[in-house]
Amino acid sequence: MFDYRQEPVRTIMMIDSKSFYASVESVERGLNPLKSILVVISHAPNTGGGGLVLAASPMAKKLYGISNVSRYYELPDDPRLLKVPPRMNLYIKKNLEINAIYQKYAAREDIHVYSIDESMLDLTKSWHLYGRNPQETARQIQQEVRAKMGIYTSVGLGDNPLLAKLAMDIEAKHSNSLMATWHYQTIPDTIWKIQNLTDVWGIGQRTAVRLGKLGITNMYQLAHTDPYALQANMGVIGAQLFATAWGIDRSIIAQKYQPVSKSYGNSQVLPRNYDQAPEIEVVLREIAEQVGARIRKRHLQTGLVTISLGQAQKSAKTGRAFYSHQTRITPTNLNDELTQVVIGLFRAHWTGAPLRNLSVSYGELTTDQNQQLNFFETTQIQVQRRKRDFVIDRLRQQYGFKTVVKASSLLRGGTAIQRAGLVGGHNGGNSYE
DNA sequence: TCTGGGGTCCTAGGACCC
DNA sequence: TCTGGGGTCCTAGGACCC
Repeated sequence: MFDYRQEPVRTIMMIDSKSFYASVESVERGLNPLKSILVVISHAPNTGGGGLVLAASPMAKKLYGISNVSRYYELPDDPRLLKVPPRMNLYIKKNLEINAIYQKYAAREDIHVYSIDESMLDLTKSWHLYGRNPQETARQIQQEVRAKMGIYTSVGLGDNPLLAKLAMDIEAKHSNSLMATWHYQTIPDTIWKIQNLTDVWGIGQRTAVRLGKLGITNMYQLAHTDPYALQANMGVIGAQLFATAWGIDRSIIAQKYQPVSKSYGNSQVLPRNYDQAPEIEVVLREIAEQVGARIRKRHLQTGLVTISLGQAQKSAKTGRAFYSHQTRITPTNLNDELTQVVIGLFRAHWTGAPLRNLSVSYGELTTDQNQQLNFFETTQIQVQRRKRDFVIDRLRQQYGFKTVVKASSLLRGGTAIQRAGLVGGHNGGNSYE
C-alpha cells in the first residue's frame, strides 16, 4: 500500500521516566523505585482533603491496583504503603537534570521535551558515537540516568517520532528490558496487532466510539479501511488516523516543535459550589492576575481573553457542564485591564447557575516591547500602573505570594492565599510562607 | 473523572466584506 | 434577499494529551 522508501528514516528515541513523581520520591528516601510501595497524593486545599493520586510506584500499582486517578479514600489502609505529598518544584528540577544528561547524546535542537517525564531525541546523527547500534546507545542512556538519578526509563526507538512514541507506550513500558524498537517493516507485527484503539496516541474514548460506528475496532481494521470514506467522515482527523495506522509521520523533531507557548491559562476547582456573583468575581480576579503575572514574566501581552465556567451540574437545557466565552482586546498585560475584561465576560455570560470550576486563559500572545496606550486615561497613569504590576511581581517572586495580597482576596470566596505556593495546582514542596 | 491542572488542534456556523 | 458566490475572521464547542 504505502511505499515506505519515500518516508523519512531516522533514529528517534522516545524516553519516559518510569512513574516519575513516585520514583523521585522513592530515590529521595533511599528506596529502589521499582521495589518501593509508594503513592504521591495531592491534598488540594480545594477538594476538601479528598486527595488525588498523581503517581503510583509500579509495586503500588501491582499490589493494590492503584491507578493515577485513584482517590485518597480508595487507598488501602496498609502501613507498608507510603503516602507522600507532591513536591512539584523538585520534579521540575530533576527533569532538568535528566535532560542535561540527554544533551550529551544529542544536540539541543534534536531534543524535544515533550512533558515533565517524556523527551524525544533525534539520534540520527549521533547514536554511532556511543554504541554499535541504536539499542546499545539507548541502553547506555538508560544506565546513565539510572546511575546518576536513580530513575528507570522506558525507551521506544523508531524510524520516526510516531513509531518511537508507539513503541514506548505500547511495548517498552511493559517489557522487562524497558526498551522496544519499531520500524516501518515491522508495522504488521506491531501497530496492526494493537487491539485496543484507545491505547494509541491520539485516539481517545470519543474517537474510538466514532470509529466503532464505522466498524473499526482495532488498528488492523483502521489500516485497511477506505481512507477516502474515513476522511469524508472525520475530516483531517480521519486522514491523520489512517496515517497513524500505517506508521506514517513526516515530521522531523527540529522542525515540528517550536517551544513557544500559544496561550497561558489557569483553572481551578472551587472548594464548594459558588452561586454569588461577588465571590465568583473575587476568584476570577485572582486567576486573571495570576495568569497576568505569568505573561508579564515572559514579557508578553495578550490579545485574546477566554473564560470558561464549569457548572456544578450539567445544564438541563444544553446537557453540558462547561461553557466558554472569549473576546479580542487591544494587547495588554496589565492587571487592571485584564481583570476588567475577565469580569466583563463573566457578567455578560454567566447564566446564574452555581459554578464549581473557573478558568482564565490568555492567547494571541505578542511581545510587550511597547505598551499600547488607551485613549481614555492619561499616559502617566497607565505607565504607573504598568510599573506597579511589575514591582508586585518581583516582590512575590522573591518573598512569596503572600507578601502582597489584594484586599479583595480576603473577602469571602477568595482562594489565592490558600493556593499560594502551589505549582500546577499541586504543592510546590519548597514553599513555607 | 470536567469534584486536579495546563495545554494544543480542529470544526461548524455566523458576521462581514466585496 | 436562506433564490449569486467567494473569502476571511471570529466564536464556541469538541477532543485529545500528559
